[in-house]
Amino acid sequence: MKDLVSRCPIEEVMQVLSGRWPTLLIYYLKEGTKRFSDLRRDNPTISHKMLALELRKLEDAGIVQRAEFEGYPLRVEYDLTPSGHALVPLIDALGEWWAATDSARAELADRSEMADRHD
Amino acid sequence: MKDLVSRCPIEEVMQVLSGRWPTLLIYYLKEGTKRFSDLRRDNPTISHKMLALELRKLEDAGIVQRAEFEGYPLRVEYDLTPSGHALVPLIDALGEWWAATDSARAELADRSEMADRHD
DNA sequence: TCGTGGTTACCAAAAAGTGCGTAATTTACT
DNA sequence: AGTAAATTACGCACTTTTTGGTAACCACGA
Repeated sequence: MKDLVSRCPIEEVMQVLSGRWPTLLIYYLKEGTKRFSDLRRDNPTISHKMLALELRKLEDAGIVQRAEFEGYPLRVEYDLTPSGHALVPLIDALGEWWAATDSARAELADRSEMADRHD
Repeated sequence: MKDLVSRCPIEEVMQVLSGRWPTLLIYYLKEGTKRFSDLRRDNPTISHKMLALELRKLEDAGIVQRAEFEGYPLRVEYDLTPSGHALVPLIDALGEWWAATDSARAELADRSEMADRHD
């Protein structure tokens, strides 16, 4: 982790959760133990490199646990930590908030469409 | 808004809230009506371009309201919408979660320091 | 030779910073 | 009186920085 030093805890969480992947990965991991290749199958559009990077980030943030097993080919399993599990409902709440405010956004869009029209 | 078309509401919220500024701006706007220059003073490190861009994004997302007043120099006021206000406690919860999991991260850091040490 | 979980180097694309221009009115200076 | 400068909230073009993708390499065993 680089410099996760900011005064505000919110800045710090957002530093971890920002981007396409963190919440998605948390979502797939919520289903249970996953391996690297499982997660790639779950989300085919993430690159090999990004998956490794994002998993590290989540691990450093204490959201994901990594378990390495001896043997070849090497087997590695990923799981949410207890903190990670506690985070899930909070992310859910954001999703629900977004869904609930859908109608408000629809109105906004309608208004701007009307404003755009000049025939 | 470009293509905020994804199957999952969580992906969509994160698209709006990702990055340094959205949550910060929401935080300052929570204090009440702010003007462009107020927000720049609140957060001196944001560039005027980014501030304008981010405010638009939040406006399109229905989180922020923009009110333009005639006259020169032009005056513009920004406020949270009702949806925006509803979002605040959810963001707070993330911050609290992060603060609460601080000790867990501290332990992780300790362990990795021990692992790094090879004297 | 393939599969596993990475890391690294290289490159293209996207994000973000800088500085200039703009509007009409007030204030400040000469 | 006449002129210059400042004010506010941006938009635009240009440059720099940061991200993210691709592909190659590694280890070993079946």
